[in-house]
Amino acid sequence: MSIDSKIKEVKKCPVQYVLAIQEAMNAIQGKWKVHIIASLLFGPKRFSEIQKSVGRINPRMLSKELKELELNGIIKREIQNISPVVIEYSLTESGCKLKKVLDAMIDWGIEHRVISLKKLKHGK
Amino acid sequence: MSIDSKIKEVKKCPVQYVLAIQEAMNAIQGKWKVHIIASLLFGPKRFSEIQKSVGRINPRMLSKELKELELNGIIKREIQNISPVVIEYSLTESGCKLKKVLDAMIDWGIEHRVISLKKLKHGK
DNA sequence: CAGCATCCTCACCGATACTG
DNA sequence: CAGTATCGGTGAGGATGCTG
Repeated sequence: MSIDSKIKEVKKCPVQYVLAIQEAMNAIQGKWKVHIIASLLFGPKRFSEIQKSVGRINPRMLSKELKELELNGIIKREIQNISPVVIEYSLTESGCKLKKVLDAMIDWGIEHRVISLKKLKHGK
Repeated sequence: MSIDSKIKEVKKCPVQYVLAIQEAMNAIQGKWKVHIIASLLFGPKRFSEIQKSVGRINPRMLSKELKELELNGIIKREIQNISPVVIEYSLTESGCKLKKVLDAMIDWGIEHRVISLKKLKHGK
């Protein structure tokens, strides 16, 4: 079965529907996952670079989140065999495709804020 | 400024980017929010109907999640003045628009699963 | 029917210090 | 640089029983 028809099928069944969503939720939930993914959308980075760009995350958390993202197939960890050794993190194919999800969330987030403000003004 | 240009602007700035995403994350995070929203996408429902359709959620949790969703402007709670009194929950305008986000997550979720399985087969 | 009150537990997360 | 080890707080969420 093609992916497209599979998608259509899932959208009809409430149970499958929620399961597929949770697959995506898993990928981005946790306090830092979105920050890390967003950071890597701007290009591959090393551990300390991510740490800087994310801000105020401690190494234990960063290490943990990176491991989970890697296990989930969102990012990949590569050891460059140049000297000195450099370890670089980057998004996988799946990881890159998450951008569509994040973009949909941004569109909604901004629209939602606008709608909420409008209702406040009108005293609703 | 129009919403569209506001969206374009936000997507350029990493900080704004993540903030807008978290606006959306807030709306759907929690163990039951997606279930509840998905349930209400099929039409307005009463407390006990939601409870049945979601399955195994206890009333305390359902009550709490519904309150949060209402406060966030995702659902509305309406008391029908017929006798006996009926209390009905339904999605707001913003709530309905969340469907786009959920659909994007489903698309990604299914594709991601397919990609992962392929890699397993090829022994990567 | 549509919730609220209470108690409890465990996973999430932070701070700090240490290592190859 | 790229992490690991240890300790400790807090809050999300479960179980159960009660109420207008």
